[in-house]
Amino acid sequence: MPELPEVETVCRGLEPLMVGKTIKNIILNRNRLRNDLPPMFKECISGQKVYSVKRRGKYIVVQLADYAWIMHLGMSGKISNFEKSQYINEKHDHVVWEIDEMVFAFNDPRRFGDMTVVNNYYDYKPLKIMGPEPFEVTEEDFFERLISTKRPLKTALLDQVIVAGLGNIYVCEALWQSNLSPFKAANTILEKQAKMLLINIKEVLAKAIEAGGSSLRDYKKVDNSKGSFQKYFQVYNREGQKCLNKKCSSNVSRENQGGRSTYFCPTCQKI
DNA sequence: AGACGTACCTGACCGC
DNA sequence: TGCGGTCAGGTACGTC
Repeated sequence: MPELPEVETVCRGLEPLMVGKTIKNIILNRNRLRNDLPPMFKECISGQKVYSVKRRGKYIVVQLADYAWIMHLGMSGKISNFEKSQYINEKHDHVVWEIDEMVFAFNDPRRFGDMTVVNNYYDYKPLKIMGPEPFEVTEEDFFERLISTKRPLKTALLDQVIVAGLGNIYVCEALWQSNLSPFKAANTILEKQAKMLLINIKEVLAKAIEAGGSSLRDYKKVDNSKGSFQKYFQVYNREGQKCLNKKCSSNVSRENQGGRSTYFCPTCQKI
């Protein structure tokens, strides 16, 4: 799922429901997702007051009084909120917690998600090595980061160490918007192209956040409603359909890149 | 350094 | 209806 806009939407949904409250109870229906949960996971979280719910890249960081509770939604994760009387345990509800009369369920069919608890969130390796947020990185830094690698632009942008939060959908969208080939070596990008690319990345992410993210299969918001940005895809999932650039008569192509589908217009996005 | 394959999982969909 | 193949918003390995 869940790229930056979806994770941001989840955090915004959780924040008003969790901040300032105390986690009453946490139930583990299994003791591992992608990785094992740490041994004292349950004890660390239950009874803790929530200070903040924030996003970093595609991670959700719940700051508790004594610990940081870190979650990743993987490919198919979602978090849903219920009134206690309405909650029915569903298949793949792996971790469930209660606050007042509310129940929150972390549901993840594929179990590519992750959850852990640490003393300090900034000591958690994936966050420690993560690149800057797209909304915070400067044009100069973004350009420097891109020209530091010979990998294709698509691969470089998916690398969370180069820049945080981008995934397959929004990279395809931003590259199309920028008339840049996903196969172009990142170190050959011009400064003005990098500048435009960053502007387009921020624009596509901002619009997606405004739409509550993209709901394809599993992803839903905390209130169980769907995001709507999938209606505005320009290239993603549009193989064989007309390129939406009005001056272009080509169709959208799909090619495999690093084991993932890359959607692009072969005419508008030449190397 | 980086390309590439593999692994972790379930479920939806398609063609036969 | 069933079966096998393919694909899916991600990340972390190992090997060459």
